Order: sequence, then C-alpha cells, then structure tokens
Amino acid sequence: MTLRLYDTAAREVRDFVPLVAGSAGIYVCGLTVQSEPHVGHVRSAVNFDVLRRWLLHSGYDVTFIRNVTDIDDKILTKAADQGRPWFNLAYEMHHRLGEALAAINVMRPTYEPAATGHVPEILDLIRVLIERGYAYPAADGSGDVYFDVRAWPAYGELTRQAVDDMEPAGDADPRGKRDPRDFALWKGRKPSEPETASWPSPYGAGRPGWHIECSAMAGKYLGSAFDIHGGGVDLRFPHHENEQAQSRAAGHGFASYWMHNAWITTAGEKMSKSLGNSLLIPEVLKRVRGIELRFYMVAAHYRSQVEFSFEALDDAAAGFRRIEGFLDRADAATSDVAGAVTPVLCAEFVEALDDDLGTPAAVGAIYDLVREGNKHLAEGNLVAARGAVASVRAMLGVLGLDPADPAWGETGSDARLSAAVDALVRGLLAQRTEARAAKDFARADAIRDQLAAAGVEIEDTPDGPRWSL
RNA sequence: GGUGGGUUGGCCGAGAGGCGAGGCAACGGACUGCAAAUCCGUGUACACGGGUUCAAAUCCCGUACCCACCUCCA
Repeated sequence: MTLRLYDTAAREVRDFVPLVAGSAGIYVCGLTVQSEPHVGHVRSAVNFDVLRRWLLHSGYDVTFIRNVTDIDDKILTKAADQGRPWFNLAYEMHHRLGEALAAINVMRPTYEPAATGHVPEILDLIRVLIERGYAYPAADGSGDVYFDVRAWPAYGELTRQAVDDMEPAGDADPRGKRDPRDFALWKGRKPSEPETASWPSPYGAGRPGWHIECSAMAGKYLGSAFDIHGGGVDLRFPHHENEQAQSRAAGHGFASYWMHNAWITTAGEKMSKSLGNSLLIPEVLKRVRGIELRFYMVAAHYRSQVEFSFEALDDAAAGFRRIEGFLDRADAATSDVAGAVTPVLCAEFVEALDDDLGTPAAVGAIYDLVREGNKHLAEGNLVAARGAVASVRAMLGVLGLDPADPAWGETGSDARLSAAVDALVRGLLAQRTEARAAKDFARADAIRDQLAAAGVEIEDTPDGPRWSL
C-alpha cells in the first residue's frame, strides 16, 4: 500500500504521487512570532513533523520548509504597547517557539525562512503580478498594492467559494481597492508605524502583506511547483486561498496537495479566545514531560479537533508510561541477550500511517505489541521480548516518541541530579531488602512509604527492587 | 447569507454496511509477605426521528445541538 493523504483542495484522500520520484517538498505555515506559543500552536508543528518523519522513514528525500512571520500588524502593535522595538519582540518570541518545539522533539526544518529576510523576492513577485495584470498599486496614494481577485477567474477554488458570497476584506482601508475583496500584497507605511518596519519599493516605502511572503519563500526554496502545503484549518481562507491565487497568477504550479490540521480547543472554543497562561508550553511542561505532551497530540488524528483538558493530558501521560515501563523492564531483563535484532514495524502500524497518517491506529498497534512483549517477559522468552523492544522503539521513533532519542536528553545538571537521587534511593532500598529478608515487613513498608511520599515508586521484580518517579 | 467539520461507553479516542481498535478508570482472577508492575477475564457505546437493507454507529432524508472560516489566527 502506498501513502495516501487527505487533500483539502480535492476534499478526498488521494494517493501521494510526488513531482519527483523519491523526494518530497513540503511547505508549512509556521507562526506569527507575536507571543509565546501555547499547546494549540505546537500541534501543527507536531502533526507535520510526523508527516515528515513518516516520509523520511518511507525513503523520501524530504525538503521541509516552515516559515516564520516576523512582521505584521499584531507584532507592531504589541511591541509598541510593550515599549520595545518590533524586531526585539519578534526575535524573542521566535526564540521561545524554538525552545517549545525542541522540548517536544520537533525536527528543525530544512530551512526556516522569515518574511523580513525575503523582501527582494516578495517585490519581484509583486512586479510579475502587476505586469501580468493581476495586481495594481492603489490609486489613493497609500502606497498599497492589491491583488485583483476579479482578474483571476480561479479565485476561491481552494475553498470552493464564489467571490460574490465573500465578505469584503478588512485588512486595509478599502478606498484604494477596485473590489472590497482585493487583498494587500504590499502595505504602504503609515506615519504611525516605525521607520524600521518599512522597506523601499517602487510603490513607496512599506512592508509585505501577509500572504505574499509564503508564495515568495515557497517558490525560492521549493521551486515553482512542490508537493505538499500544510497549516492549520483556519489558514485555508484567506491565507492559503490567497497564496495559491498569487502564485498561480504569477505562473507557478504551486502545491499539489493541501493538508490542514484541526484545532486544539478549550471548553469547546478556539484557544486564542480563551487562553490562560496555563496553556503556554512552559506551563504545561511543569505538569507533564515533553514526550508525554507530544504523545497526547500524536494519539489524536491530525484532522480531529482535540478538546484540551488536563485530565485527558494526564490520561495520555499515564498511557505512555505503560509503554515506557515495558521498554525499561525489557531492557533490563534482556541486556545479556546476544545477537543483532532487526526492528520490524508492525503491518498494522504501517497501514495506519499510510492511510492519511492514522496515528491513533498506529498507537493502537504499538500497545498491541507492548502487551505481547510483556507476555514474552512474563514467560521468560527474552529473545522474543528483545525483538518486541526493538520494534516498539522503531515505531515510537517514527512518531518522534522514542524515549531513548538523544533529543529528549537530560542536561548535565539533570544527569548529575538523577545520579545523586539514584544513590540515595539505592541506599534505602538496600535497607528495605534487609528488612524484608528478616521478615520485618513493618520496617520495609515504612521505607517504601517514605519513598512514596517523596514521589518515588518501588516495584519488586525477580531481579530485585526497581524505582521510578 | 456562503463554506467546511463535528456529536461514539464513566473518561479519552479510533472505525465507516455484518466479528466491541486501543488507552485510562472500575470489577474479578493469577502473581506478591502486602503492594506495585504484568498477564488473563468482565461492557448490549455510537445526538434524535424516519427510511433503504437479510444486516446500519457506518448509506439516504429530515431535526437538534456544537465548532471553525468568510481577508494579517496553528
């Protein structure tokens, strides 16, 4: 079975046929770096990271572009409110985003272009659109340049909307527009805006409109036509509709497949409307580990809306610990088993991912193998258990969830800390083992309770006690 | 007004005409000094009303409720 993906433009699942056999070019709309990322923001990154890893595993040579919008109205407004330069805010939030994504093991993109670094490419594209008759400088002297939606007959094709049914665009003063739905490619500088937020152009000083950057950067890094364009559902319109219109009007094939991830909501609502600080990534990571947060996101299908709750997050984390528990115990039990092991991905796992990245079913396949592996352990079948470990780990790896991946690695101080805790706990466990040997169970249980109170759990195994947090 | 998505057991979350994905929780059993972990077992779930069919959570018609987008939101 080959990979099949749901294409938003076609509204159906289609076989994935790359433009160039064996390679895949992907462009994902990243964030506007105007505030600290919350769990909703990073879902998109995780979803497309799974797509990327699955393509890589399937043997594709993947070029993965995820942009950053580092100039827009909100950045300018927020920076002004905070009394600092807009680029200072954008740079800091870009940094925070990087930290958040690293904490949940999202691979770095092949390139991560930013709008402000591509003004020449953007102006070049605008020039072509004007020459071809699909764009025009505003007649009111504002310095704006608009895309002429009436001039491009295919406008609305991505989201199947008729121009006449659309509400007028509100992103610019409509006076200079030929049609209220026309959208800005270039925004002339307003006197209220800082000079640093403008670039010279044939139409006057200004800055790029939102949509044009993606068309320009996708073209630069992936070529005139490429395979997959992704982003959150909210971007279908206007952002992606406009991107496609601009690029195709300029003579480019643009994306073959459109993929959109659904929202994470809270209390049934889109996160941006009711966001408390508790859902910012650093806050969530005080409650669960990054790998557990990632598991929570991967366990849901990317096109399903996820209703965020800490209860559900805790459940997911508990479920993931079951998998980790198996790996830990099996590793300890099979460390002496000789011979190389070739990890095999379960057929159900492969089929699940090939079917529009069916991560829920893929996770189900992992649990099935964990149960099997636990059975092997219980029966002392160590060779089979070791094979299960290798396969479970390989499948987790495809999902970016292998606990042994150095990307999750401890920092130096964490490693020293856990070594110290390990030494202390071992000392107590030795005392407990002595007490148990002497049948002094009251004392043994007291030690166990003492450790439990500190958050350390004890398991007695045939090979002696083990501890975990 | 236009466009798209949704409603599944105590909870989370798949599936898309016929065997109850899976996880968490609960209950029983095995194991254990007691636990924990693990294994085995235990469930008449598909918003509502009609219809099609030998058979519907799944297809059709209708209804209700929820969510998203309609020009600078992942």
